[in-house]
Amino acid sequence: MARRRLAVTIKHVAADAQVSLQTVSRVINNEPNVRPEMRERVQASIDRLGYVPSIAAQRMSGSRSYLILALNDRERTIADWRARQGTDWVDQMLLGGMLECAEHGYRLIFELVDTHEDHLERELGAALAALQPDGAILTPPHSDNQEILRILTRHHVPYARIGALGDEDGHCPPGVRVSMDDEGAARLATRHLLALGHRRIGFIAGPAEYRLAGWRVDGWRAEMTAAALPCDGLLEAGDFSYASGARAARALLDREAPPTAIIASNDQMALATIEAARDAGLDIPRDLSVVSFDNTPLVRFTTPPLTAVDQPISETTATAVRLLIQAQRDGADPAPTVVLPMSLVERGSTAAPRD
Amino acid sequence: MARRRLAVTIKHVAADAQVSLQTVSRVINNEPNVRPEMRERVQASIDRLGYVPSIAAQRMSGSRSYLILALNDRERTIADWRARQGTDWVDQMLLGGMLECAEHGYRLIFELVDTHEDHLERELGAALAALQPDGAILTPPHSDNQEILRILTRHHVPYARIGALGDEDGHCPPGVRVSMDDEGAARLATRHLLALGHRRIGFIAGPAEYRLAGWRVDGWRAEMTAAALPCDGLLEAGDFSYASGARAARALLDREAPPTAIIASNDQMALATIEAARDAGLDIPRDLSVVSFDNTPLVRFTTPPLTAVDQPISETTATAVRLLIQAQRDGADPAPTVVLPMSLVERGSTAAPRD
DNA sequence: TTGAAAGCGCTAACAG
DNA sequence: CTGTTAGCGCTTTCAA
Repeated sequence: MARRRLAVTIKHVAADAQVSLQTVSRVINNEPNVRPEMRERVQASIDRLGYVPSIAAQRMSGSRSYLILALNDRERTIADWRARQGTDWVDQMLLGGMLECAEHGYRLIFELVDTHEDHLERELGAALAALQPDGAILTPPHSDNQEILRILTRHHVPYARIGALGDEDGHCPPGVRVSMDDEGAARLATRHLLALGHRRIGFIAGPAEYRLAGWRVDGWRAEMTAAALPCDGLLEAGDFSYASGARAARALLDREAPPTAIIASNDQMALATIEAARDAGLDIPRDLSVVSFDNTPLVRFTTPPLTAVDQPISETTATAVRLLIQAQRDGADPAPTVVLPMSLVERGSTAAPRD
Repeated sequence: MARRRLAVTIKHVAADAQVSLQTVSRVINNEPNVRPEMRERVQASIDRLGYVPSIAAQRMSGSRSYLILALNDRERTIADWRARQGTDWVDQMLLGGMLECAEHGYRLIFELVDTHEDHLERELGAALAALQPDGAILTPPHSDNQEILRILTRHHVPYARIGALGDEDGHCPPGVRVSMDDEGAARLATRHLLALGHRRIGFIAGPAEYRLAGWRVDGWRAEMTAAALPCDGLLEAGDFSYASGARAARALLDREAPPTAIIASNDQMALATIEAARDAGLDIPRDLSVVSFDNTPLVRFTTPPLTAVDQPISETTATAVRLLIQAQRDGADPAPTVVLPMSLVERGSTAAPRD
C-alpha cells in the first residue's frame, strides 16, 4: 500500500514554522506556555499545510483517542432493525451523540453488546483494548449492568449511563448519569387523563429488567393516589413486545370495572392495546383513551394518531457525550447527574370518558 | 490519567510465549512462515493473557486502521432525523454495514459530509487524516460527487459507491460499485400495475441530482413502451419531499386523461400522492393505485398500507463493506460492480382500475 | 517559554 | 522459519 506521500505531519509543520515539534504539539492541544506570536506563527503553518493530527499517533503517545463508544443491547437493537417498525432510537442517539461528538472533535462508535453470552468480558474487553475509547455511553438495560460497569472500570474507560439513577453497588465509580424524567412523564400522562375526567386509568408496565419501567409505574401510582383513586386491578406488565401488550390490554379490559384509559409503556404495547380494544368492540378514543410512552414516527400514522410521551433521546445522548468530554478535559466532576424533562404530545387517542 | 497498568501488549505475549515480537505479530496477522507449534504456543499465550492488538498502534506502524467510514449527506440525514418520519435508511445501513464490519474485525464510523459548504475539502480531508480509514462507503447523492472521489483518491482511501454505475470522468479510480437494481424495480412496479389492467400509469421521478432517479424513470418507460403504451403527460418530477410530491401528484391528476395508477419515487411523495388523491375525491385503490419506491416502516401503517418496492439497503451496505475489505486483504479486483435485486411488496394501495 | 530525548505498541525491512 | 532493527506521529518527560 503506497503510504501517503502527501501526509502532513507535525514535523512538516515544525519545519515550516521553524519551531520544535513540542511547540507545535502545544499549539495543537491549546496548552499554555506558548507566546502568542509563536502560537500564531505555528497556527499559520498548520492552516497553510492543512495539517490534521493523526488520532492513532495521539492515542499511541498516551493522549486521547477522541473516540466514544455507544454501547447498545445487541439482541434488541438487531431485532428492532429487522422488524422495521420505525423505532428510531438509534437515529436519535446518533443525532444527539454524533453531532455533539463532532462539535468537540470526537467520533461516536456504535457497538452492540451481547450480555447473554458468556463472552461478554472477552467481547467488550476486546473492543475496549482495540479502540481504547475515551468514554462509553450505556443505554438501558446495560446502564445498570454491573458486569459491564466493572469491565469499563477495569479498562479505565469513563462512562455515562442513560436511564440509571442511584442504587449502585459501590464497587464501581458512579460515572455520569443522564436520565429522562420517566416518573414525571408518567405523572404528566396520568394528569392529562385525570384532567379529561378519567378515574380508572390502567397502566401497562415494561419489564422489570428496565429500571425506568418501575419509575413510570411510580409516577402513575403517585398521581392516582394524589387524586385519591385506587390502583388495584389497573396494573399489568408486559415486556415491550406487541404480544405482551395485547395480553396485558386484554387482561385490563376483561376486568369487571375495566379502565376508561390505558397508559402503555411503549409504542408496540400501545398499538396492541388499540388492537385489543377494537377486538372488544371499543372505539378509540370514545370508549377508551390510550397514551403511549414512546413517540416513534409511526404513532402519527396510526388511526387515531397516538397521544404520546416524547422522550428527548437526542438531547440525552448529547448531554451524556458533553459531560463525558468535559470531565475528561477540565477534570470536572466526573459523576454529575442530570435529569431531562419529557413532554406529552396530545393527539387523537385521548378524550373525555363516556360515562 | 492513570495509564492502564493492566494493558496487555505484544511484549507481554512475546515474553510469555518466549518468542520475538515479530513472531507474535505474524500470528496475530495470520501470516505464513510460522511453524504450527509456534503458532499454537503464541496463540495460547494470547488467549491466556487476553491480548488484543491496539488499533492505534497497528495503524501507526503502517498497517490497517480497521476503520471504515460511511459517508452520508449531512443536510438530508439530519433533516430526516429531525423530521422523525420513520426513514430507516441509517438503521438499515448500520445493520448491514456494521455487522459485516464486526465480522471482519473492522468498525464502521458514520460521518456526515456537507457538500454545500466550501469546507468540503477541509472537512472531509480532516476526517481522513485524523482517522485514516481503510475504506469509505458513499451513499447517494455523494456516490457521484467527483470532488469527494478526488479527495478520497488523494488520501489513498479506497471507496465503495452505492447507487453509482458507470460514466466516471476517468480522473478517479472506479472503486467498488454496489447498486440496487432501480431500473428493474421500476419495471417490476410497472409490470405489476400493467398486470392489474392499468394503462395510464403515472410516474413521479426523484431529483436529477440522484442518478437512480433517472434509472427508475428508464425502467418505467421501458415497460410502458414494451406494452405499446404512451408515456406522454404521465411523468412529473419531485425532489423527494412531501410538498414536491403533492405538486407532482396534482399535476398528474389534473390532466385531461389522468393516470389510474401512480408510481412515486419515494415514500414521502407517495404519501403526498395519497393525500392529493383524497383531496380530489378519489378512493385508493379503487380510483387510483399508488406504488411507493421506499418501503420504510410507516408504509405499513398508512390507510391503505402502501404497495412498495423494497430496497435491500442492509445487504447493499454489507456487500460494499465486504468487497472493500476483500479487496484490501486479498488484493482482489478493486473495482467490482454488483447489482442487487429489489422486490415488490404488495399491499392495499394497488388494485385493478375501475374503467 | 522553548527544545531535545525517550518511548507509546506495533509492523516492515532486513538479517540470520 | 525466526529474530533484530528501525521507525510510524505524537506526547511525555526533563533540561535549557
